[in-house]
Amino acid sequence: MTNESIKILLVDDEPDILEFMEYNLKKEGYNVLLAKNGAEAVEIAKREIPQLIILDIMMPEMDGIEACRRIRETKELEHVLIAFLTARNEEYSQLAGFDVGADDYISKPIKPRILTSRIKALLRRTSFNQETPAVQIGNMRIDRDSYLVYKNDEPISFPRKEFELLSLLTSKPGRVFTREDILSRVWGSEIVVGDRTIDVHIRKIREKLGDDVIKTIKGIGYKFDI
Amino acid sequence: MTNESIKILLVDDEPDILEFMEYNLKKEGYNVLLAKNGAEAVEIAKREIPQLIILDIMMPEMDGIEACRRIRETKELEHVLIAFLTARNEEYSQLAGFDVGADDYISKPIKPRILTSRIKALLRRTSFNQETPAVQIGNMRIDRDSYLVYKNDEPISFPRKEFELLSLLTSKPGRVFTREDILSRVWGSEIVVGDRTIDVHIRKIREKLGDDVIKTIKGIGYKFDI
DNA sequence: GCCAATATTAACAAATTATTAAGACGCAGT
DNA sequence: ACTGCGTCTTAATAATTTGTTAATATTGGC
Repeated sequence: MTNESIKILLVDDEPDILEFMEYNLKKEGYNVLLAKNGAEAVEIAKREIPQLIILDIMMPEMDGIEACRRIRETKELEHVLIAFLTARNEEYSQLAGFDVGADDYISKPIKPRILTSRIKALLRRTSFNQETPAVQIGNMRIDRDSYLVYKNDEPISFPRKEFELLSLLTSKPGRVFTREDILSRVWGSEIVVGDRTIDVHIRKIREKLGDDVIKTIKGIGYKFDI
Repeated sequence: MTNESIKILLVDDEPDILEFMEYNLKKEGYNVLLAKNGAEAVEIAKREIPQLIILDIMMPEMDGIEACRRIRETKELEHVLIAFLTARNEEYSQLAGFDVGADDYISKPIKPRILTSRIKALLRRTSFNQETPAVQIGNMRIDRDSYLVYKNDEPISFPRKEFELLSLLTSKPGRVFTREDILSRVWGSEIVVGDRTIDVHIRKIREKLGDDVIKTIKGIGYKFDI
């Protein structure tokens, strides 16, 4: 079988990783395209319509999640396979990834054989119908598919960061997430924003859901609690 | 500070790089160990069992790959996190590094913020998902995940220092902690506060939980006892 | 009863978070 | 490319909580 006609778009800000994956996929005969950030990825994807896009989650400019959203918004790319690259054990990334319509995730460190077999399995797959179940907590429901939160069946829309922050906090109700947890999971380990940014997002969520859903543990962080 | 107990072993033959990383990690409160080649690294690692080892790939004597292999062969170090330092164009080093069991790589040039946030992300992988089980003592339960203490199922919130102090005392019920123990473990060895500060915190805890949970051993310290 | 150690209280200082508004940025539609 | 819109971030300031100290009272062992 020949893979020549199968286009795979690789997206990562680390040239080393890009090169490494490119090498291994070309060896398998795939038609490999490269992008070094989310914006470029979206652009190339629209032009080339690849079968599969492998996206690093953590990237400057536009991260993988956002890029994925943009890609999914494009009609021609609605059913393109998208796999995320994540660091080992970063379950939240996986979660967020699936939220925006990822089909699979591949965890770093990447090993050649695993990479190729994973890709083959993905390409073999015909239907993609894994709906992320909506999460129900108290009188609110968080629907990861539509990026909507319902409070008493009333839909409230959240911008991306707010949604991801709320999503993180509600992933383990009652548990305190430190500012560091929040920063690295919502913003990524390499993107550095000030601490006040978190406060502001918390405030916006509180404005929409009420002051009492998110509790402040001074000196530690925040937690979602019903 | 909580990072004090986290040992990080830095391995590089370039004294400048070593010093640079040491400076940045010490600033974060980590317990930093240094080695200038692979052989030394293996030796120190076996003795100190650090949580994380950052290895330069290119080194005289014994290179990073070989050192990594030796480290992984040691049972006690099997699950230690290992990150490689790579230069931009060492594209194959990744492959080799991951094959011998590396967890991540950090590419040069090293930027302080990226270094530290990367390290935090790495360390979180091992520590995040293991939930600290709540401790039950008598009619009270101490839940580190939610920063709450329950007395007869009734939640009582504690500010950080009080919580940490109570947490320390309850870590070994019945055992007496000297004022020195308390100071160094709750306040850290560098920050110096007066002895009365401890008394005040003890008092605040007693106000919330009742006078009898913490006993004073005059001239020695305090103990938690039901 | 004496004395050093601890308790207690309230006032002060430091640290952390809340709030608000303004600017930056990207995107969509024109 | 221009404009308008929504989102994200920051800066500045206010509000609040937490931590520390100092001063005074009390305790418990000798």
